[in-house]
Amino acid sequence: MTEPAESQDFIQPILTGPSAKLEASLSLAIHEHRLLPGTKLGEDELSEIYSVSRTVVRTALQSLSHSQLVDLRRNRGAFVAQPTVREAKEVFEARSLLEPRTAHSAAERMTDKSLARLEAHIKAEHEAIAVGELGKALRLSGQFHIEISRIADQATIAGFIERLVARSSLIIAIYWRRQSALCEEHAHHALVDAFRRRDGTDAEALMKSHLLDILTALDLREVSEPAGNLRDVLKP
Amino acid sequence: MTEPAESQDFIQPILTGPSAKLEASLSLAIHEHRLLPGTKLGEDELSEIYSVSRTVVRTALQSLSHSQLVDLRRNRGAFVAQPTVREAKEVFEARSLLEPRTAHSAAERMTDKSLARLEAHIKAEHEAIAVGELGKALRLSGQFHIEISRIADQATIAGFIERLVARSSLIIAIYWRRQSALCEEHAHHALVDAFRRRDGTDAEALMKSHLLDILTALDLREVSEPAGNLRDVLKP
DNA sequence: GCGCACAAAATTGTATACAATATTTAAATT
DNA sequence: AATTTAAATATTGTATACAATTTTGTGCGC
Repeated sequence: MTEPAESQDFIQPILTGPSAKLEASLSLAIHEHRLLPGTKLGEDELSEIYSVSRTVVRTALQSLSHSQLVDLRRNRGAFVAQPTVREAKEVFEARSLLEPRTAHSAAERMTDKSLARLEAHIKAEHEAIAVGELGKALRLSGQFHIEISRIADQATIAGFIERLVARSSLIIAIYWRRQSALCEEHAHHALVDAFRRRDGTDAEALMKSHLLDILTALDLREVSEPAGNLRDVLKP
Repeated sequence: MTEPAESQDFIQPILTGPSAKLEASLSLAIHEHRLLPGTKLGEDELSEIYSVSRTVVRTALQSLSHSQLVDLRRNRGAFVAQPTVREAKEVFEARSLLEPRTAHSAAERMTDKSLARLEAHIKAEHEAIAVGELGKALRLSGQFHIEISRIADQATIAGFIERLVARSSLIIAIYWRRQSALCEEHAHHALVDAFRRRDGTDAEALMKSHLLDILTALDLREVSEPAGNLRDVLKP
């Protein structure tokens, strides 16, 4: 199973070299929920696991911190971030503001090539689910959204959406309460149909309801404990 | 002349210690146009100027790179960023999308304390202009916008606005063509009046036209050369 | 058994040394 | 004199050593 080709990054990569590789590896693990919110990321430990010096680790962690995937706490170390309920609500509010209009733009700018890329995304997502790779499916699901923002070709807003999708991954790790896969299967198909028709108004409405659907699957009652903390409490 | 107190940062500071100080110092110099787009920021040079080790410089530069104030180019060094015309347009489009509605929210949430803070901002801005500190006035002008986003109390969007304002500072350094101060004096006053009345609709409309006013003062014809590059061309 | 003080160990923050790469200067060639 | 090549120098990337801070472990008194 190959993953769909991705269009060019709008957020210009800041790191290059080994620290960029480490950052990507950790980012992937976070997005696939292999590294859970609250997890401590010790410098020496990562240095040993990845056979790089602490310098490279520190650079990668700083970058992940800027992406808000990791919290750096001075003199205490780095931890996979744990968004609050308040922040979860804010993130989805911002997504609701940015993504529907971005979907509208994407529909207007859609090419056959971009459409094929989106379809490949959905295909890969379903395949991941079929073989039980739920983390991967989750990540691909988020990337589908990012791909749409790239098609819309407004780099500044696409950069924000990438950031929001990344943060959403953490939010979902903590607050997701539905048993089924992240994005309802039908929703991405319907979006691709609208894109095929170059129907911006339909795409916009579908994206809006899709995001609302995701939001309703999150348990954002103020009493909810982040899953990461709950694990800590219960461990022997 | 004291600067107005600022409300709490929504973008959680990632750096602490000497690297944070260096970052702040460089950021201030960039925002006040003392450091112009395209300027090379050599590690050893900064290390010497600020009496810190290269480690600290590198950390600060990486952080500035994440804030998009600085371009890090592998094996070549760090340079104050130079946004393109295309990016300038995107940034102002994003601001037009986010800031009017943020002004609306701010008006609804306005307190006397926040109002006083905004008024102090305007006062400080005028004082800076009066003594010829145009760079400082420019920075304060941008901070006025950031302060409004903070009052609106949506941290995720406020974080984006901070980023957009920072980027705008570079755009203005390159593309500004008006002789007068950045933000027309009347515009900030009118906004504060609307906030005093807690008139969200008015605030929203005023912010929208204010941003349009800024945009029209930028020379974003494709043939425009960034000012930084022009300097390089003309130097002996 | 619990709490406190202290020491030891672990971890993070920073400086410095070394390696890799780019830029500038000097020498050789045309 | 102009161009090419080689050498020297400067700068950036990374590893490692040292300093500072935090965490863990141990011993002692109550």
